Amino acid sequence: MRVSRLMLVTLRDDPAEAEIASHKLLLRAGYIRRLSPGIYAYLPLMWRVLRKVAQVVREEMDRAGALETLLPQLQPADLWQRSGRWAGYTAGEGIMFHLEDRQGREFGLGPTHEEVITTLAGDLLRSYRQLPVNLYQIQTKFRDEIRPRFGLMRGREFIMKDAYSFHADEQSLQQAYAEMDGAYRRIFARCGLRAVAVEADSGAIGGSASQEFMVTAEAGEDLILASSDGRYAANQERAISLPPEAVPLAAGPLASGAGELLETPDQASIDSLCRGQGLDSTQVVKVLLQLARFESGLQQPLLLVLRGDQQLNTVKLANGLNGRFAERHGALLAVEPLSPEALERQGLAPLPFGYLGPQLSDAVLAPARDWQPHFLRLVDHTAADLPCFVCGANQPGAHLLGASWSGLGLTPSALDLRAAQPGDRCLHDPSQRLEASRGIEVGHIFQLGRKYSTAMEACFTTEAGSQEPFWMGCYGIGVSRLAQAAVEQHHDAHGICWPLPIAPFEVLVVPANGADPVQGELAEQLYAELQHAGVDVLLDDRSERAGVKFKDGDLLGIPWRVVVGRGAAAGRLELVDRRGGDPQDLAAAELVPHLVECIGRQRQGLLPPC
RNA sequence: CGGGAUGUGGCGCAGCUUGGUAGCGCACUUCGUUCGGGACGAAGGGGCCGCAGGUUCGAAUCCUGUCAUCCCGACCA
Repeated sequence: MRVSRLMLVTLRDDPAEAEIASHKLLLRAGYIRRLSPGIYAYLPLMWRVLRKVAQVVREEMDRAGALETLLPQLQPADLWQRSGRWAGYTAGEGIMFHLEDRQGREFGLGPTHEEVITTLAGDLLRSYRQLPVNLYQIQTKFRDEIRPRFGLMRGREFIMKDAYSFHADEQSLQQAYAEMDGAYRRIFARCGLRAVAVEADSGAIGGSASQEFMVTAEAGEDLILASSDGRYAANQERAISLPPEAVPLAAGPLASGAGELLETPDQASIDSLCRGQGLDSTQVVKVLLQLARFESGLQQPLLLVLRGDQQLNTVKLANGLNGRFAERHGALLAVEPLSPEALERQGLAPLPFGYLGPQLSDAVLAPARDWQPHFLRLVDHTAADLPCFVCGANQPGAHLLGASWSGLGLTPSALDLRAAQPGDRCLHDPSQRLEASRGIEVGHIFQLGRKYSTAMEACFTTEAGSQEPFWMGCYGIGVSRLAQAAVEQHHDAHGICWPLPIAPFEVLVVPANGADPVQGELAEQLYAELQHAGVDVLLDDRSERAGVKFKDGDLLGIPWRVVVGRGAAAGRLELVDRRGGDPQDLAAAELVPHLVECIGRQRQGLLPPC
């Protein structure tokens, strides 16, 4: 390809819409253009990158025995109703774009394809003899994100590889899951990305085990907690750890654990309470009131209890709620703090926020119009394990000192609600501490189990002749996100430095002075030779000054640059590695064999040599 | 959804306080000089100043409304 024919438009200034380096560079170098928030056109250069990423993905999926397919993006609502996800994905914080056709039938634009694929599998896979099967596709997904950002990182329309496997038993599923884990590691290595696998929450998709693949980068939206011995790494949403030891309460239990009233005016926060009373935050129990709304219309007030130094992990909370209510009340639509205004709308008396204790009576909810008239009380282990503590007295300006669970007449059943923090001790080895880093989630693999096959009644006949739902796995890679993550991980002050396997072109040939016929002819000759040698080569044939072509070349990030300049008359040229290092001076005849050898090696990405 | 900011040619911005129907840099077109790290000179094209009302003799500028985009937040009372 010639630059003069490439529709290349580069920008000198950073567009105001971009915040992170990769987003700015993709816009400036003419790879993408925004049409609407979270919706981007992939310009010809970007499309070449995306096709290369897709090809690596395709080769590794095929190698693992998966079958490529292409499923509809427009999906009928009743499929999603059958799996129970329609309401959760369209109402509330739902992320599915949906629409009606002229007959009034409802459709969603596919954010994912479990429903479609499970239906097909149920139709086509009748016997255990046909299993296992792993189907994948590479296509555009649609998600109405609350807040699209960072270019292709969190778009509303994006390219994804999604795969779904079907098995006769759990062991076969686990085997496929392990194979996908291996395939994913090869994919990211082949794309030249440093990626780490971390334990993850299964989120809205559901299922049991799941693992995310994170490209490490400062701009990442996810917080990774990992031990330095490399034996534990998890998304913070999922991470577990040992909490710091609590400082024993010097006063001990008072009034048989009912606690003594402590005057604490203007000490409505844990911070001010501890400062004012000389307490440690591990000696205090804090209470959060929230409201959970479910698909069935159930509005359940929550009374959450954590130790004062701990933070609520909303993902763990949502999982706990789904576990208790999903069966009878459908999907969890939202969890939000109970506001004074909301209390008023329900006709309830104001509550002393900042002075609440776990002994708060259900009686305060009795007059509620729409809410359940009792709290669901959830207590984190850190709070439940305290033998005695300080808590709110449920009246303004007062706390209870020396309270205990039995003394308050409570018998909490504890669960894990706390967010693990950097610096926490690890469960597998308490001498290890969790360290934080940031990552961009580029892949996620799940063992779904039989959730969808049961819901969609997708069954096969077993060897014994009975009907059973499939065991399923699903495996995603954000293709367009991966491409941008590569830029985030591989750039410098001058522009992009693509890993060669996914670069739009492998070599850029630049005649320094286009007006010099000797340089022009040699450049053309090398361009033709490299093409014949099977190299993806771009020739900068524009009548620009050398400086302009070099600047644009750096911005575009093509791994190798061949400069045909003053030495052309003597048959010499320069070979420059975009990632840095001194230019090599070569004879024209040496170039093609030399480059073909280098590029051949680099096409393996970061894969270890066999 | 809450908070903040911004909407002026393709991109980045000034002008708005103190109303008098638009300007700078980059990009684009033509000519000349230049030619190994975003050249210089000359000439040129392109904007109903987000949109809708209002105030005024007159609005990019003041007022009201509305839309859009970006950033922060949407767990800790």
